[in-house]
Amino acid sequence: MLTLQAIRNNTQEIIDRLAKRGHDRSGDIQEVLRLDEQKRASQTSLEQKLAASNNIAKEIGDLFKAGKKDEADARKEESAVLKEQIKGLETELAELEEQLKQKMYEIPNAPSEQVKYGKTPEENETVFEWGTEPVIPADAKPHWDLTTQYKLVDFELGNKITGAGFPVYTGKGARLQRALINFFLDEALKAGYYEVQPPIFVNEASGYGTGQLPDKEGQMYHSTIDNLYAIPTAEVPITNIYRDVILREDELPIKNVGYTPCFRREAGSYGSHVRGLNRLHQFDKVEIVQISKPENSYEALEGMLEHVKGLMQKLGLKFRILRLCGGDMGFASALTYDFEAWSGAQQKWLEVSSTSNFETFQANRLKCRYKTKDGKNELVHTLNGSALALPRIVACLLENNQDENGIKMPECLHSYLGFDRI
RNA sequence: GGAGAGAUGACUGAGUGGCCGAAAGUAGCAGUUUGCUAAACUGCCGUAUGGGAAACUGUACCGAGGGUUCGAAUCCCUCUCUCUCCGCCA
Repeated sequence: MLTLQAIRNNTQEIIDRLAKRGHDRSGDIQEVLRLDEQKRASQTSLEQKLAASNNIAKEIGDLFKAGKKDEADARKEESAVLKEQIKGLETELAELEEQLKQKMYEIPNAPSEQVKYGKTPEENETVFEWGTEPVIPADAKPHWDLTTQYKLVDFELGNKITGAGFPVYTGKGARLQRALINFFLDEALKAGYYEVQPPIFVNEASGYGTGQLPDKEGQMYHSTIDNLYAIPTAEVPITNIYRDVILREDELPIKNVGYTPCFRREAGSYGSHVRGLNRLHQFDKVEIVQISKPENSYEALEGMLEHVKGLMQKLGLKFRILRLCGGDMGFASALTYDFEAWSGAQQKWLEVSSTSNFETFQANRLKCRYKTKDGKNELVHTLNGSALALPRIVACLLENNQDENGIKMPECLHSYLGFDRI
């Protein structure tokens, strides 16, 4: 969530930045300021009563020791009166704090300066393009036909075992999954990332920490018996490593990479655009996460973009990078770049990576700070990006590399696959 | 799953009703000194939040939440987690 400090000190700037998302949030911000002011007033009077009460308790203690029981008993009555008032003020303060917190949770991150106003994906800005239109046969097939033809993915079997959106990868299809995961992890290690393998279920506190809760409650699989959530992305467990942590300055930047399966309910989506591997309930992804000093976070974001670019280029996939407009950005993000790979047979762009800087939005919820040279605790900036998500990469690799003899596999995967064509 | 023990600051660990926001040690930071790859000594060294220009000061926090009491790290209740033993098991 946004920091109260920012809302208080840079009110108009925050309102202007939030407006880029396509909604006027000035009412919410004014409400926050009003609640904050009330809260502080309430807190001040409560603390004055508490201080008085503490003093009386001390004096009573002293009187007892001095053997002045009568005087002590008299002062107890004073204390009782204060106690009543304290109870009332405590309730009032707790209510105000709760209201303030709820309001704060509802407000999305303020987009950074580079983000343009916009409401729909059509208003996203293409900032980079690479690659050429793949040369494929006139009768080129979409990947859902190729996966059947070469027995790479069995959607029907997944339906039987679990349900729609939970495919079974088979034979060379399964091998391709493993090859991509290893390739992505190795590339990240080369780029200086540290590998972690986190849990794929997280508790409620972690869901709040990275902003999935309460915003996206319905999008996650929820094991109610244990109150655990299946992760929608490795961002959640990997970033939550740093929840309630005060880092030393020399530990930054932290660069972690992890592979996990990801689970998304995607409630309400259906139709042809979710066909095949285009949209799944369970999929594999390698995620990169960085924890950075505020002044370096945009540089870190650039580094992450370069890393993902390199992956796409090695895979030989035509792609473009979009800078998302305010309205298309996720709740917690300050700036997001999406990578889209070109699917030759479907003749459309498929999102394969989303790389974002959250500035202090997640850090504020996570309470992840670092100690500066002069001993002050400051919130860090958090960033993450897919590097990369598998299913649509597989879709594009299959579709774009098909020829009359099968499907060519890119050079970079040969050693991982143990074969060079399907 | 059963039985028992426990949860205190970055770490180890003392503290069973007021003298405790908390001993001591370690680590860290600053300095002094001796010299050699380290040691000794001195000082500083939790977090959040309110007020204040600041110095400073109020409040809360000893796993979480509630209760008893004039007063709780300390007593009571609930929950969570950890450890040990047993059971089960990849």
